[in-house]
Parts: sequence; structure tokens; C-alpha cells
Amino acid sequence: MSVPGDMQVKRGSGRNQTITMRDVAEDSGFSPATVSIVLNNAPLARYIAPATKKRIEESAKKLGYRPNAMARFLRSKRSHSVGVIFFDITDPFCTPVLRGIENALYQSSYVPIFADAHNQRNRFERYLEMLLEHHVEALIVVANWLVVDIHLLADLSKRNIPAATIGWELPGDIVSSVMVDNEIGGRLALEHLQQLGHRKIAFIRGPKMIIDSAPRWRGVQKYAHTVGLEIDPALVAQLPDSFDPNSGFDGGYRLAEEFLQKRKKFTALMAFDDLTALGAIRALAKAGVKVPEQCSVIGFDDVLPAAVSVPSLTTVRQPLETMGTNAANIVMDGVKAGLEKRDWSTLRQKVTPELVIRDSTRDAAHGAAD
Amino acid sequence: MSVPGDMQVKRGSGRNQTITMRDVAEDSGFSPATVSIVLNNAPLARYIAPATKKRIEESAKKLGYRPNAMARFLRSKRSHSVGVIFFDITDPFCTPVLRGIENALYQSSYVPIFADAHNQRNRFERYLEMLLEHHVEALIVVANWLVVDIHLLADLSKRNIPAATIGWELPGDIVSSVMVDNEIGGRLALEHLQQLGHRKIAFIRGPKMIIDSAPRWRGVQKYAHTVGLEIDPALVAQLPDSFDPNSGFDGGYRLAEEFLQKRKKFTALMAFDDLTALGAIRALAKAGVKVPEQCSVIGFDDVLPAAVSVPSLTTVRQPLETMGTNAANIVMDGVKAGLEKRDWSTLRQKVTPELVIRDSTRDAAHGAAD
DNA sequence: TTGTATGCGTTATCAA
DNA sequence: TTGATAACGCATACAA
Repeated sequence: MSVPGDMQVKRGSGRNQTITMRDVAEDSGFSPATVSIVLNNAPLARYIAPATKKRIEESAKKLGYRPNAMARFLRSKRSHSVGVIFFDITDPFCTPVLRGIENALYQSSYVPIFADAHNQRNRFERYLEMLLEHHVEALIVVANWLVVDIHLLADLSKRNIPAATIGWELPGDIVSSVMVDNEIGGRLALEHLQQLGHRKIAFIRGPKMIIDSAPRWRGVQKYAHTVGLEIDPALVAQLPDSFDPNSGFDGGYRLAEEFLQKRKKFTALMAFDDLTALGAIRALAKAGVKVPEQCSVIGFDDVLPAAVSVPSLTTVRQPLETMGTNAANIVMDGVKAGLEKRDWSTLRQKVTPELVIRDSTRDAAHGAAD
Repeated sequence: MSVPGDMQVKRGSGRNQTITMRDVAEDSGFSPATVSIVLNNAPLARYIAPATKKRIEESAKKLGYRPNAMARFLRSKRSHSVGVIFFDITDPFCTPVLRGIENALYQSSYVPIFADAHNQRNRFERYLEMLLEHHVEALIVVANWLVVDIHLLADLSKRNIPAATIGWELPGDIVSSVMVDNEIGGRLALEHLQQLGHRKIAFIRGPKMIIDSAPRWRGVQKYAHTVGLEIDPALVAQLPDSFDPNSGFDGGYRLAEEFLQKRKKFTALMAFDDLTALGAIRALAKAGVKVPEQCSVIGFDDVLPAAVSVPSLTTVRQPLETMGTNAANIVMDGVKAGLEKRDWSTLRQKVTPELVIRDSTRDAAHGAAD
């Protein structure tokens, strides 16, 4: 039996709330400074006796010590957090992106502080403010949909906090960005339809205010030109600007209906994105046009609804999760660079989309929607 | 013209990084204490001369002063952040919930720290650890899918941090919870089919490990009993346990296929959730069974894919965004209670689901899948 | 009505 | 190889 004095019972006095470093110091018999060095595995830890380390680590574990992130920040200026602002989380586009970001940050033991601008400029600004107050070490903006003028972001670089945008880019080299290569994507989609033998193709272009719209369409035009495919202006429509990222569905429905009313024959339809494609498919179905038998439809993005619809949607896949991961890694690299006083420059990354062939497209031999 | 001495230009010296309260104090000519009182509108602010307040506020604005959340926390023990752990953000169920949580927290100027457990226990624990380090003032767990035993959460109440779960509940009264009333939901679904005249109905029940499965099925059984509807055991299947929240799609597909192979006639199918329903619809379509003409299908949840599928899916809607909002309000109330040393007790909230009739169901007169 | 002094839990700079 | 000590930026008790 051990003598009473042997008992390491912590006097459960008043301050039973939180275990501080001082508690660990007392328990282990070393000074707070040493404890700090050991527990952070700081450079100086090389000079600490292994036995000491062990004792300290044991005490820490025994007491359930948890470093206080706030106190730590006050000294080290490191909050171990990154701000992540979504323009509109409602867009299924965002989910895999968020997953990618989260996963990358997790690897570095950083936490994401989540913000959703609801497509409102003042909300965006307010969140920026809040994130700054929380001293996030970096910022990621997922700007899939609406424009909010992001000059605000330029402000950040002044504060030396690395920022990256996903699905959007700013002029200049202040903010990093990760985007799909829309031109390749546009080509991929049209190429697929063309190779299936489609010649009469209807197009629903993206809203003017979306940055992806123009290059994606350029990809289409260039490819059409290359293979000598004629694009009938009567079969080209454009989604109206809107604040709702999922409005493409209604837009696709309406524009497809209009195509049908024109009684212009087409055997395939290329939509700006997946939801637009699904909207179009619904219009076609309502008019009794079967997909893909009478009309092939291709989307863009590869969000969840594309995979689980009936028929499943052929689409051009954006590697959304990867895009999130990359953006997070880019800013984290910036954070590390700042820490090590290394030089670091902003990055503009284009990722390559990929054709995903499913059930909504097939060869043109069979029929046509008119 | 003002004299040179009038210029309030801040010497852009070394410490141009961050504006602290001391800077504001110097600039306004008052002490840091007074500045603190004014800027926080603390109780003592009542006694401060309006002119003083004005001067201080102007200086603060002019200098672009931003309180340092970390430093503030160290004193006040308030981090102005709430941890939000998702078991698996990949589930479309989560998006509206997240939106609801975010919106409620925003109203109180709290930020959500986002965590995604990827359905892994150790990841869940690690995040809990990280959130504790960041001293979140409350915790919300969105446990839509897999079980991770949440005894860990009980730990939190010891630390006096209010917690709530969404889509899951714990025994005891340690943690608040917000759930749909699954029994009502189950009844609603069956009632709809029954009122459309369906008698031969196939059922795909939820996985055993999901907490919703049992009560939802109970609702079905009770209603069937009430109206004297017979449930054919050969037309009842159950989704296998799985770690992937979207696996219901494949499960629905497979089980619907099996029903079809049995050559038992049914004119309607009730699926555990929307994705399961969509999977089933794909199987039916593949077998040439038209929905809703030959077979009605109803889902549960009302996630995005349900609304944009073709045909659009009739479903029992969970008020997901509201559930998120409610959970956030519940824990925020706990936070305030703690602050005011008020009493506060944990809550178990059941929200009411709602039938959303769309295009995947119709009266039974027309045909049957066999 | 405002200012002074102190400490929150850590880390960094010394000195020992 | 380790320990004192002094900040970090803010909020409060207390003094003035």
C-alpha cells in the first residue's frame, strides 16, 4: 500500500474547470516554460532530457490538459483557424468543395470557420469583419455563383493573410484562385455529343454574370469551328442573371420549353450546368420527348443530383473536392511561408474537367425532339 | 485651414500591423479602461459622458480598430464560437441544416466552427478535442447517419458547454435534441398512398442502426392497422447498415429490383428516404415500369435531388433548415443562461414533418408493377 | 465620470 | 538542460 503522500490526487478545489499549463507544471514538478517547450515540441525541446519529457507528457495526459487556443494565440499570433466563406451554401456544388477544404485543413490541425454570405453583399462584408476579429490565418472564398465585388479581399493581402477563391478569380495577383478549365469543359461536352453523331444541338448558356459562362461557351464555339459544326442561333439561349444558384433548374425548364415551341428540330441539348440540364429534361419529359432516346442531354459540374436522377446525367465533371483541397493547401502554404518568413507568391490554378458518360446521352441515330 | 498640430495622422511606425485598444486610447486621449467600457457598451458605460463616448468611437472608427477576439476571450471566457460537427456532410440532408444553424448563429454574432467526422469515430473525437481547445461555447452535432457512440458528449455537460444533436438523441437529459416526428412522418406517407387507392404497397425500411428507422416504420404499421390495410411481408425489405449516407440509392435500386423479380404485384412503393426512392425509381425505369403511371413512389426528407428529379418526388418533408435553426437557438439559450447564471434545462424537441405532393405518386386506378 | 492595476494562459527571451 | 520573467490585448475591481 502506498502512503497517503503518494497519492497524486489533485485537490478538487475551486478551479476544477480547466486544466492549465501551470497545473501540468506543478504536477510534473517542472516549470511552465519547460512544459510549454516539451508539449509544443519547440526547437528547444532538443535539449530537454528525455526523462523530463516523459514525466511532463504523462502529467499532461493524466490531468487531461488541453492547450488554450486563445491564450496561445495571444502570444503566438496563430489562431489555428481559417475562414471559409461561401457565397451560397445551398448550391450542391459547394458540398464537395467544403469536404475538400475541411479535409485539407484537418491534416494541419486547423479548423474552418464557416460563413455563408447568402449572396448578400453586406452579409459577406459582415462575415469578413467577424473572421478578421477571430484572426483567421487565411481565407478561402467559394464564389460559385453571384458576384460580390471582392475588392474587399484585396484588403486582406495588406494584412498579410493569404486568400484563395474557388470558382472565381480576381484581376491582379493579390488573391490565389482555383478554377476548372471551362474552355476545355465546354469542348469536352460538345465533342461528346458530336462524336455521338449529333448535329442539331440546342444550347443553354450560363448567365452573363457568371464568370464561367463566357469561357465555357468559347470552348464550345472553338470546337464547333474546328469540326465544322454549325451552331444554329435559334437553338442558343442564355440563362438570365439570378441570385439563386439553383434557379438554373427553372431556367432550364423554361428555355427548353421555348426551344420545343419553336419546333426547330434538335437531337441533343447542352446545358450550362447539371441543374439546368435536369430542368430541361423535365420540360422534355413533359412534352413527351424521351431522354436519351429522342434527345440527349449533357450537363456540367457533376453535382449529386446528376448522379441520382433518372436517367442519370452525362456531365462534365469538375473535381470539386480536389478544388477545395487545393485551395486549402495553397493558403496553408502561404501561412507557413509567412511563419518562416519565406517568400511566397499567389497562384492561379486551373484544374482539368473530365467527361462522365452516363445515361442521358446516346447516339443520334434514333430520333429527334422537335 | 487647420494648423498642423491638428492632424490626427497616426505615425505609421513599426507596429502598423494591428490597431489595439491602446492605440484608440492614445488617439482619443482617454485610458484603455474607458475605451473598453465604451466600445463594449458595458454596464458602466451609463456613467460615461456622451462627449467622451463620441470621441472614443470616432477614434476607433478612424483607426479601423477591431477588437481582438482572442484577447477578449482570455478575459471573458467567451470565444463567440460554436462547434458544429457533422457526421457526414456528404449527405444532402446536411446542407439545409447547416444553413439553418449558420443563420441562427449569425443573428447572435457567433461563428460556427465546422467539423466533419467522415463517419469515423476517431475523427469525431479528434474534432471534439480541437473544438474544446478552441473553447467553443456550445456544440451542435448533426448525426444524420451513422452511430458513433456519443458518450463523449456527456463529457461536455460536465464542462458546462451546452450541446444539441440533430437527427439523433441520447438517453438521459444531458444533451438537447431536435428530431422529426418519424412516426407521424411514416403515417403521412402511407396515408397519402392509401388515400390514392393503393393497396399493394412495397416498403423499403431504413437500416437498423439508424434511429429513425424504427419509429418511422411504427407509424406505417399503426396507420395500416387503423385503416385495415394489409402489409405483405414479401413486399417489405430493409436497407443494410452502411457507412455511406448516400448508399440508400444503391440499396433502393437493388431492393426494388428484388421486388420486381418476385413478381409480386405492387402499385406503390414507400422508401425510407429520398435517395432510396430515387434508386428504386431507377430500377423500376430499367424494368420498364413507369412512375407514377404504373407505380407510385414516395420518399422521405425532401432533399434537393427529390425536387429536381424527373418525375419530381413526392416526399415527407423534414423542416431541415428549421431544425438547424432550432438547435442553434437551443444551445445559444444555454449559453446565455450560463452567462446570466440562470437555470437552464436541456430540451428534446420533435418537429412535425409535412407531406409534399409532387409527380411521383398518383391514384392507383391505372396500372401496376409486377 | 474616468484612470490604475491586475490577471486571463501562453510563449519567448533571457539568465542560470 | 531548465527556470524566472515579461509580454500578448483586453476587461474588471477598485481607486480617484
